Amino acid sequence: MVFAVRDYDLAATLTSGQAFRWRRERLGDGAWEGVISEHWVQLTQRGDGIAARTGTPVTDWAWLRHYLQIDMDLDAVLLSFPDDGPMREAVLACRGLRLLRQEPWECLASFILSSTKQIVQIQQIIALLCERFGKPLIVPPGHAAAFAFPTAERLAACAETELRGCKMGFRAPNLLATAKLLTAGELNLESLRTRTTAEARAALVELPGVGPKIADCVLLFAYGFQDAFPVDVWVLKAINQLYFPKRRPNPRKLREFADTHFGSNAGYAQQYLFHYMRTKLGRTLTVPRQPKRQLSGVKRRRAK
DNA sequence: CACCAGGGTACCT
DNA sequence: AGGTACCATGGT
Repeated sequence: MVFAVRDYDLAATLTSGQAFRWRRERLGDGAWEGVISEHWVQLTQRGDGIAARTGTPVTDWAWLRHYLQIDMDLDAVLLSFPDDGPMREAVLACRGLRLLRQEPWECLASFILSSTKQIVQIQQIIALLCERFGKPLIVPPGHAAAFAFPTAERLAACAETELRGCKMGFRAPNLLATAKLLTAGELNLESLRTRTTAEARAALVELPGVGPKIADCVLLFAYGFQDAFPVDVWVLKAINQLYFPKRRPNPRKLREFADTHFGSNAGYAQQYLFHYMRTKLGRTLTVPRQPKRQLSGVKRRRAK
């Protein structure tokens, strides 16, 4: 199957810290392999769009069009961004970056595991979790084994030590407690689809290990609430350095700026700022930290 | 080694 | 209301 689409940078989209299960088959312009629901999926960037292949035969591809947001009008979104220097730079630098539309439970669980973790580590934790507690999937010969994301019911049945065994550390009790609440029916994730952004956010932050940032990630990446604007350390850095180079606003002012300045697709703008800062600017704009004063005559030891 | 990572929470003024 | 230590683990 080939989805005809332009301005879709698969590599940028799949590595931009919104989904954590995509791996390149080989270096360079190799295909991407991942899992969506109970499908093993291989995606390849082509000049005319995106080629897709699945582990089992598929006749109706609507679920994958939806996940990839093939029919989304990217130009309209980009035009809705504020016309300022930082956004122009980010859009130029991240041409073809998209937002996916993921499943709420996987997205929620993934971001509970994301707190103060680097993206590569989040990927590793989730891979372990899926290997150990996810349903094995049908994979074409010659490809690595693949597993569905474990259900909330399955994780709710885990012991905390089993989850800690997946290297998630202090996040284990949060994931476990949230899995148990959802399994018990305390919250129905599907019911949030028809709520307002504020209502859905209020429901999500009731869950253990879910604060404003993680809630906004789920609102944006799973439900498509375009006004959700996750502020993590990178976005904070981007806003401070690109918009407030002199005086940094306090958290309340910064939140107000985030919620008013970026327009109706603020969440999309946020993803451009995040990816731009993380991949293009990196540490080059970070303020050099004060070097620790050395005690006179004592050299810091380099060896460990 | 020192610092940091797509934070949240409990506990302090 | 607004700051801070702590949580566990691995990358850079």
